This record gives sequence, C-alpha cells and structure tokens, in this order.
Amino acid sequence: MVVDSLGTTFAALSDPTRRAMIERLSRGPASVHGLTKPFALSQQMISKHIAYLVRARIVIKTKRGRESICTLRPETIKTVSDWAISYRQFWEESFDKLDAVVKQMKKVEARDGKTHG
Amino acid sequence: MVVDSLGTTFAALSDPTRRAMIERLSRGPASVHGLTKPFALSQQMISKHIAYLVRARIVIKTKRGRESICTLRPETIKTVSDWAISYRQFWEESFDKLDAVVKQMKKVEARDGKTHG
DNA sequence: TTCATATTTGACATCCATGGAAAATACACT
DNA sequence: AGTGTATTTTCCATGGATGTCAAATATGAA
Repeated sequence: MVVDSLGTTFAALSDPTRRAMIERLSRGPASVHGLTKPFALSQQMISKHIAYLVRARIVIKTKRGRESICTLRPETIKTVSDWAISYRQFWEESFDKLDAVVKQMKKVEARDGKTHG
Repeated sequence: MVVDSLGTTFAALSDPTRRAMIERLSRGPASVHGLTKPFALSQQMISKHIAYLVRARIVIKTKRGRESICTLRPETIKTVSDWAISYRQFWEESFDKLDAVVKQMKKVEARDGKTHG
C-alpha cells in the first residue's frame, strides 16, 4: 500500500473493538490497562489494537510512570467527517429525488385510485 | 467477522480505488466498463471492487442489457457522516482547549517577553 | 448461429490483520 | 537486588483481501 492516510484511518475504524475504544477515549484519556477491562480481550490484543490506532494517528500514547496513557486525537476523526460531508450534497439531492418520486407515486395513486384495485 | 455493518462500510472505504469509484459515482451512475477506464486496473479487479462495495451496501447494481449499471446509495455514506458527527462535540471541545492553551502561552509570552532571550 | 462486447467466476499466490500463548521489557516499591 | 504491575514483543496459525490469468456466462448485432 502506498501512503494512504485516509485509507489507514478507515481500516482502523473497520474493527468494532477499536471503534468502542474510540468511543471510550472520547470521554477522556485512559491507560492500556483501563482500556482492557471492558473488552474481554487479552491485554496484548488491546495493546496491538492501540498500536494500530496510533499508526492511523487516531490516538496518541504518552508514558506516565509504568503506564501508557492513550488520548484520542480530534483531527483524524474530523477528517472522516470532512470526507463524508463532502458527499452531503449528493445524498441530500438523492433524498430529494426520492421524495419527489414518492410524491409523484402518491399523486398517481390518488388520481387512479378508483380505477385500480 | 460477525455482522458489523458499519465495520464493513469502513473496510470498503479503506481502499483508495474504491473511494475514487465512490467519488465518480457521486456524479452519476456508470457501467463497470465506464468505471474501469480511469483506473488502470483490470476489469476483473474493478468488478471485484464493485462486488465489495455492493456487499457493503454502498453501491447497487442493476442490469441494463449486457451492462451492469452501478449507482451510489446515499444512506450508507450518510451513516459514516453520522458516526463521525457523533464525535463533533469531542473534537470541538478539544480544539477549544487547544485554543485556550495557545492564548495562555501568548499571554505568558507577552508578559515575560522582555525578560527572556 | 457466429462474432464481439460486457461482466463474472475460478484457481492460485501473496500479503496483512486478527488473536492466543509465552517470553521479554520497563517501571515502582521495599 | 527482588517482587509485583504495566506493557510490549515474538512466534505461530488462521482467515480474508488483493491482484493476475484464464475460462465461463450473458447479451447485442450481423
């Protein structure tokens, strides 16, 4: 893979455990140990998941004594939002068109209602 | 993998070719052949990428004669946006805190500016 | 039916992520 | 130094995604 920053971000987000970790970290930093408890996964796996999130620049890790404190970075999640929002016009137009189709169908239904059924 | 709809979506978005295909499809439907041209990839691979996008419910395929027409679904991209936006408060608070830190630093700088080199 | 076009499928190799087990490292405390 | 805690690293197996080649399928045109 070439350097595909957004791709790395999406790959990191594809795992439900990692998304849950992000959700947890959005409420404040936590140690690896603290992140292990709720997940019924071994600490090694949590550590590996964190490494994945760090590589994707979603999380930063800082040493505090013998603990590693994980902190969620706001910028990267925002790039995901920015990516999705760039299609906002597309989906709003699509929904508008769908609305128009539904309205047209109802209109036809009302007009032809008595001749069909 | 268990059924993880959002995870499947993110996995599909992790590939730059597929994101480019989405970008193309956001400007209107296209055949597999039409999607192949700009990508310097074999038609089989494009076909497989499309299958991946269909499986992730990002694209729908409809037969028209001997062509398969691919259309971008608006809902799925919107779920990505919704997911990211649910962290909006987090990142806005983070940016605010960063702003505050920067302002505090400037204040200290201005106060101590003449005593330091 | 035959030929060309559009698309899919199968076989196969390669790479990377996932996850467990156990060893290794790093640090705090006595 | 020795003990317990926190975290990482290594080895290994499994599964899934990527990509190519070749063959198969489906449709349109002559």
